[in-house]
Amino acid sequence: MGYSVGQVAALAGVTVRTLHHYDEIGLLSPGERTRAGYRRYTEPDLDRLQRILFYRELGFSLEEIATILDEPGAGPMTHLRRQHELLRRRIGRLQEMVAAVEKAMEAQTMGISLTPQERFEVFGDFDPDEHAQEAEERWGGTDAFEQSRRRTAAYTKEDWLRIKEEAGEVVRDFAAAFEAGVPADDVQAMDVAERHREHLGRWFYDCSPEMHKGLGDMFVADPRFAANYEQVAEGLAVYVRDALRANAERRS
Amino acid sequence: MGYSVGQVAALAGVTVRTLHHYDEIGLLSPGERTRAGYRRYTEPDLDRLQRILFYRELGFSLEEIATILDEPGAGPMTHLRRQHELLRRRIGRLQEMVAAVEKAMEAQTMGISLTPQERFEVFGDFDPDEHAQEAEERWGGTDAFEQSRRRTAAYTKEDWLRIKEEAGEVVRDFAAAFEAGVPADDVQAMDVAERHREHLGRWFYDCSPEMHKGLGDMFVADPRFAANYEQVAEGLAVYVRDALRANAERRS
DNA sequence: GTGTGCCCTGACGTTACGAGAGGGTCAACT
DNA sequence: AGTTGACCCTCTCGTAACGTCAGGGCACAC
Repeated sequence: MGYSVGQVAALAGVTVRTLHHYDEIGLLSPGERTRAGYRRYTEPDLDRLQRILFYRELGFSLEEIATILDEPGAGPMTHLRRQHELLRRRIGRLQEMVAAVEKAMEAQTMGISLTPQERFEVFGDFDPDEHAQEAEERWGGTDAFEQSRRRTAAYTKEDWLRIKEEAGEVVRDFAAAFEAGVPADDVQAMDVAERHREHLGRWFYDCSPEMHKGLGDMFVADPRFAANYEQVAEGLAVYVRDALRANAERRS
Repeated sequence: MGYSVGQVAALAGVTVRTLHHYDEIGLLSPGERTRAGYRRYTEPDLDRLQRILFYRELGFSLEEIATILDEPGAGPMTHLRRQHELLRRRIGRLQEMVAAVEKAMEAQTMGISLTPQERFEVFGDFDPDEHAQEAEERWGGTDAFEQSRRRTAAYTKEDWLRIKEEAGEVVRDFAAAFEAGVPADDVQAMDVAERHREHLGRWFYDCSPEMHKGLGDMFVADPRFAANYEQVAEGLAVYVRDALRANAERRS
């Protein structure tokens, strides 16, 4: 019936203090306690611990790990796929470093000295990632942006595909309602708006109705976002904005 | 003439604060300062910083990095070779993790659940390393042992070969002196003893003359060490001990 | 001569634990 | 029944490697 802290610690190769810590911060609280207050870890707890250690070894902070693990709708397979992808990336990174070292060794034996830039090439280039940069300019350093950055850091290619698909669905539904002549403040349009808000919450950051409304305004004001909708149907950007506004009002 | 903190920070992809910190703890102090007190980093400083970042990314503590970098008689090539080896090891480790994830994925799709041991197999096995374990029993947790453990952690196979060769030379010289009938307290024997002490200091830990004397006593008292010398020549263990003693007295 | 940007030195905050202190719990041995 | 030893608990303090201001110089442009 469950494992004690000591047993789990030995099993997982961590200290008891670490488990206490994870309990303290709510990252991993044992499923049960004995009447004497002893921690009892269950099988699912071990599962979670294994994932924690995995992401930890890849350099994620405990806070990041918490958001990753508590991500809604992520089954075991999601994590395994993500882990696989992260490992592949990390290995790629190390192989770059190997190449850099080999280059340096050659330079050394040839008596050439590298320029400062060459020396640090292999560092610093932690993917500025188009998407992240765009976002930074836009919401620069806000709380939502921070949250988004942290969560998306762990997304794999497959995650992004799913996200794109989900987002595409929302746009299609907006377009369908728009072309069917459904008013933007109709419950049908507002429901799509709400789904959009949930989509953001699920994948990027918690989006309050007010924030969502502001986002809608930006969809119209910023040509880069507007184009996204306008290319589907002329006038769709304004329609979406109005739907988001109506939905925000409904939900407040 | 030199780089400012800001320039170096941008170049290496670290913050200014990090450079200040490295200066504070003496890990990387800029070669010069302007009359106004501004830090000026020279080319060798950049070199050192690059190495620091390298070992840091591989998970070494700054203290460990300091000892690695200030290791006597380690040229650029030594570091490059070491880095190459460390990277290869780390990649191997990650590949093990990939294999573990793939195994888990298979188990998942087959509906099998792994045992707790299986789940944590990939962790915990951070090489108990025969050598280190022996040492731990012997000097359990002493300062010297800690120092030794930290330094040897970064040694590559090639380092170990060099160490063995050096150690072998010392033993051969002891044996030669012993068989030539040179007294253990002769300056010739004491010089070999001193070389042995330096060898320890270079590769493992700072060994005071007193510690060295204690070590000599152990060479005789402990059959496992004694055998090391006795198999070369009968009576050599005692001879070595006496030489270490004589040398310790000479040097204090 | 007065911004504007970069630099300085403290000093305090944070994360992820390590290392005890002081004290219960529990199965075993006597 | 008592005691011993191996666990467990909570609480507090310490540490490493910085992040994050605060308060104040320096240097060059306009």
